[in-house]
Amino acid sequence: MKISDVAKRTGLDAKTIRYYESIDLVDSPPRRDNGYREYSEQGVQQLVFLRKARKFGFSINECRALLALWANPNRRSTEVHGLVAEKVSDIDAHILELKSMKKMLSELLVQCPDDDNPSCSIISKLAAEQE
Amino acid sequence: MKISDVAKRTGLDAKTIRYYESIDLVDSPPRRDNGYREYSEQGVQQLVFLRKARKFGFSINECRALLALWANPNRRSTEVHGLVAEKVSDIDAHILELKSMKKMLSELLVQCPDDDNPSCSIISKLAAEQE
DNA sequence: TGTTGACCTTATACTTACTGTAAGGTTTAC
DNA sequence: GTAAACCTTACAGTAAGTATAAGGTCAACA
Repeated sequence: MKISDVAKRTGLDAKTIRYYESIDLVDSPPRRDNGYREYSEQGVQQLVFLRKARKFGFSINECRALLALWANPNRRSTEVHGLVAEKVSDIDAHILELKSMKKMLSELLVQCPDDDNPSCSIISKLAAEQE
Repeated sequence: MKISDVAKRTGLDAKTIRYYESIDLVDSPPRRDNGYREYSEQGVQQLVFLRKARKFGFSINECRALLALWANPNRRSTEVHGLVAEKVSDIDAHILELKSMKKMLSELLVQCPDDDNPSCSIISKLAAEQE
């Protein structure tokens, strides 16, 4: 299987696949005589796994840990559970931060006349030093 | 005013301030005889503005636009309003994405035994190709 | 006077997770 | 036969800083 086929199957860009290989996130596939990468089912599965883990919001390093757990028959499910629970709490914190930003900006929006005049409370608020 | 004082007043790191200068986001302050940067009140105000805008979630380039509007006495408040409204909708989209990730991960969490056995539905789900 | 420590300066490299570009070799389709 | 669509590598760029190195300056204290 050539890299473009793997890209289609996994939803990853071919460049991303080469990148994952370059940082040793996945095993280097063997090469054909012409130098092209030849992917095994197993290589594809690693990339499928990665695609999903990335979509779930795990960083490359977290993916590295997840891949290691996946490959380890002696893993303890609690380790996986722990990683995921931590990610959920990271996401929660991130959501809270975004909500706070949104709230502040929305408050500014209703105060801005939204017309052709230069007077704008948003700009004033950004320029204000206090608070 | 020296850079460390400006850092204290604005809440920005001195390195960040130099960085903003290096990308021409703020005016280069004049130098003392010894080469140290000497900040005017006006220079400090630009940085106060930036600190706030960054905290509100605006990117460096968006900050560039906001600074230009701030400096422009002929600005129309609707332009500012537009920028902010767009940012709010960006934040909304981001929140939705994070909520979706959180939901998926939370569903996985309740299915994972969280014990010492290797069996883990989270890993299985990540490895599954379909869906 | 000497020296220690806390500043200041620049330049360069590192971070994250890719993406873009250049320059070239190979395969496929017409 | 040749043009398009692949494949390869290597290098540069992105966002927004942060870290490090190597060195100059300044204020306080013995």
